[in-house]
Amino acid sequence: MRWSYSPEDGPKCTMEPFVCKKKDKKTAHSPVQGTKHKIKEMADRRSSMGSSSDDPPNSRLFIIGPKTLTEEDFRRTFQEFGHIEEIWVVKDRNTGENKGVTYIKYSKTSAAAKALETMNGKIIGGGGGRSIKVMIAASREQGSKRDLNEEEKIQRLFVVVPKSMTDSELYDYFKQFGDIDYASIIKDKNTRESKGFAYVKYIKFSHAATAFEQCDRKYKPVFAEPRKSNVSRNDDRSFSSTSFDTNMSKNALPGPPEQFSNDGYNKLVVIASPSVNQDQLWKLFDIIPGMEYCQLHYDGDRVRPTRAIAEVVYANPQWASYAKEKLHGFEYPPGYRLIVRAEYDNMRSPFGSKSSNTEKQKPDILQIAQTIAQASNLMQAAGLSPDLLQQKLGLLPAGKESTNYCNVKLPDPQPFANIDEETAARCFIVCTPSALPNSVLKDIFCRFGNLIDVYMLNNRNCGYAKYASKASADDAIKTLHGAEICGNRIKVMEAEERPDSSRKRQRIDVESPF
DNA sequence: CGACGGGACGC
DNA sequence: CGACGGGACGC
Repeated sequence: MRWSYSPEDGPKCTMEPFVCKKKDKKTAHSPVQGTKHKIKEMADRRSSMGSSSDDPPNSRLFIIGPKTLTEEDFRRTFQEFGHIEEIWVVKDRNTGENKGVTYIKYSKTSAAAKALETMNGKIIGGGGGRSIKVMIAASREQGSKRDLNEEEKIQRLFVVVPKSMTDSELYDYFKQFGDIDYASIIKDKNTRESKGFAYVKYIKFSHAATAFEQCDRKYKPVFAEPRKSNVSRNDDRSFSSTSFDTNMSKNALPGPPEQFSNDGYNKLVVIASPSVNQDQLWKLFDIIPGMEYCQLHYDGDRVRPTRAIAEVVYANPQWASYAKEKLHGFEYPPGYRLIVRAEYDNMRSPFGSKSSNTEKQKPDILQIAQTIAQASNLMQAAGLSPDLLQQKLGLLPAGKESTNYCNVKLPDPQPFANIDEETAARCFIVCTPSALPNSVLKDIFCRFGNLIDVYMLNNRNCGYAKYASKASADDAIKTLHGAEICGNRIKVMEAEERPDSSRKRQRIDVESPF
């Protein structure tokens, strides 16, 4: 079963008028100016494929019905759902006999959707009392063969989302268009970071169609291709504690390790619920870059261990410190907080010899047994809801802000801007020697409030942070410019305006003074 | 000095 | 049961 966000709070619809950029389909008209009357051209809009093409997608219906039905029968009953480009009642080429098959091409997908949902199975005048069957027409290339999971094709959208967007934010935005089955952001299997794409599946085709047409164009919606495997047998195969991903892309790591400083540590000791296994802990700590090693053993009885203890080693002290800050106290599994402390390989704790074993309460057996029982269910949820984790990673309690992965004092984490707010200001970011992962960028740049999105350009050490408030962007620049984060120096400046194609060609004076 | 992203779902 | 024609760029 795929994880999907389920809502817990009431509806908060913020319907914003969005800037409607024109679709850049291949049917684009040449920008001829001077046409005063472009009234009826919309009705005539035809690409070279004619109106039988599937543009926009899923806007053509395929109808099976009584052979007695005429084009007018269909027009009468189908025109109320939206503008019809063409009705074609298929007739035998030779005999001229009605074959009982009709295509209706709408201008809009949503019209086809409403027509389908309303008219499928209905009896219409002239049909002699027998009902019609209404489907979405397959493409001409595809012919008459139909997919097994056809509904996925018309209920599910594939969208581009900001890297900072979470599943719940995605859900909250897209629920304004209708009832959502699930809203799910695609994430890197190892790092759990958003890949910047998502699936949104609706209960009804018409709701998917509305979202497809009316959502902010920045989401670049398309109807998703159905998944390849039609048989989705969902065994919950238990995690194997020995199956590690050996192909983890360490090349995505930010930069070479800093010079190891003697008063740092790069090893952590983690105490966790005995229901945690090594694979799970590995994946959790591998969210923070630079993890090199994670070895877990159990304390106490082999059959009924009292706790799990792990050593986790990072490539450099900065990441180890970051991991400690972010994961100490984190509930994993829910109901059981991780204890993460530094292990000084070479003696010398900056805090002195603070053997604080006393305050780390050893939970009693009974408590643990209960925890295990609950955790077995919750664990999977925790493992499958990385966004929750990501949120927590960015939003740990303000009390623990020693932030020794960062050399400047940072404000507390702030909530992100609403996803549909306009960008008011952008920062240009340069990281040297190398880029920071997105989870860190989010954590750092959200602290000035009103952050819309932050990302690095592909395979480069520079990127942008978008804010919904100029003041927030200015604050970020003031605080972060020149700071060192996890061993990387960052520069944060006001971004220059993007070379915008919509802008009128700038006339640059190239005239030579000579 | 560096400058404008990104497209497919664990099996 | 039930899957693909006809038209072909102006007042």
